[in-house]
Amino acid sequence: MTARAGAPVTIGAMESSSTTAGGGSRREATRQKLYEAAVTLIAEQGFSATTVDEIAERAGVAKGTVYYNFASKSVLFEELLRHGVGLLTASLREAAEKTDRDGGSKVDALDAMIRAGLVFINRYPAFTQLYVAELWRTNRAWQSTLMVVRQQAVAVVEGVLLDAVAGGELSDEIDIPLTAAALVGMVLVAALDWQAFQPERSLDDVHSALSRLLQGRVSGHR
Amino acid sequence: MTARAGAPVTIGAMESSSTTAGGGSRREATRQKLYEAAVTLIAEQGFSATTVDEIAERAGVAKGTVYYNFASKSVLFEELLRHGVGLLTASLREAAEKTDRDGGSKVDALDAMIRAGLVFINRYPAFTQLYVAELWRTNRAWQSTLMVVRQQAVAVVEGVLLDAVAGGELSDEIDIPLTAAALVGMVLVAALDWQAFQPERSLDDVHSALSRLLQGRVSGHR
DNA sequence: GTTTTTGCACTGACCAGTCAGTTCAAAAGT
DNA sequence: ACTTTTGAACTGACTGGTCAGTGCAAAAAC
Repeated sequence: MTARAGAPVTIGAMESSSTTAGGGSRREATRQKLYEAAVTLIAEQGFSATTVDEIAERAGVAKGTVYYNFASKSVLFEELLRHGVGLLTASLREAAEKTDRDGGSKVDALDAMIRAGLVFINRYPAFTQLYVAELWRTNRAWQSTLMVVRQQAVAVVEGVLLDAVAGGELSDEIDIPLTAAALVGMVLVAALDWQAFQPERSLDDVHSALSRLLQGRVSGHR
Repeated sequence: MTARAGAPVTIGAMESSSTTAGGGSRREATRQKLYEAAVTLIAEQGFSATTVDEIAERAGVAKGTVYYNFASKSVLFEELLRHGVGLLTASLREAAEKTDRDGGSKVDALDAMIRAGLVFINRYPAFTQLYVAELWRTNRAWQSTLMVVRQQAVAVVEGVLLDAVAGGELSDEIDIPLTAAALVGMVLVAALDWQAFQPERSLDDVHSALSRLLQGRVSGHR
């Protein structure tokens, strides 16, 4: 039922250094299973509605093990958030850098980042869901964690926009923070809608619809 | 600051026929207070983390009153959702129609809808927050309510896009459902970010940043 | 022999929903 | 006029259940 990500790297993975290294590898594997169980359950039901017993059961471990590995339910969740956003920013940054290396323009880099965003959301839909659901909540324990982590992600987009303006590729009249937020939102919402309401569409379809918007080919002035 | 439409209509209000009218007016006033209390609490904490006692206390009524007026906590929430999205779609539709009446183009209508969306979010930030947080959750009791209600809102945008394509104003290569979702997402996320992270900006700032994206003045082909 | 996991019983707080009883304003009765 | 009755609206203490987190001895893994 759940989307099986073929890759060994999942939402909670650090690197899981294949073999070797005497380091506590068993523990890491357990944490891994817990992350995976938690991410889907919380995405479906929300944080409060998800019980620790459920998480343990889905992960196939005893409840005590959860508390052996994490100080509390919310600490488990916070670490999940931190790691997930880490993966996303890395992926965005890499897309931008690759475009640079290949001699693409900054707008090309933005386009590549849109694609990277879609790929990420496609691979970790549950994580994305949960991130969006929590991002604008006030009054929660992990608010500060989220702010930090959000800023990291948005900063990558802002950086490319800044370069593009500096290089004369984009008008210097654009409002960088707002435009960055709008772009991120465009990708986020389009992708979640894609997953939820028209999963039969291909990633390329979604990507080209968004590209068109970015490049002003929807209602661009002739 | 907030765009005062003059009307006493709030998130849960039907019409609350000022005075007179023999109709059960007290009851409506109570429901109203409950809606208002619930919307902020749930936006801040999420549905499951918000207790019925809290809602009752904030509304200044006894817990029993909540159950006298609503069958259950989730029914209260569902009615809240239905009403809020009703207000939003009405506001979008009106913006589009007014533009038509004033002889504006379809792209002008989209622009007007963006503004209407921003005004709505600015007036009911808590509702918007809560809507976004719940929209893509699966497995919840009110899933079906949400789907219906979402489709109503998106359909308004799709309708205008369709007209614009039919009238040759937009390329017929655009993917209407995806573009509509992307536009909605753009507004939603930009507005929530504005509220949460740079509330000092004016609505006009946000609007013009989004307009620029819509009209291809960010990276439009010369 | 040390680290990690298990299994399970237990606690204390919290919470959705219930229900017997209260309030009060308007309708009915006198 | 005035009293009485009615019933919708509201109250808040109570119940039955749930859940985060604990404690610990024994097993498994390394």
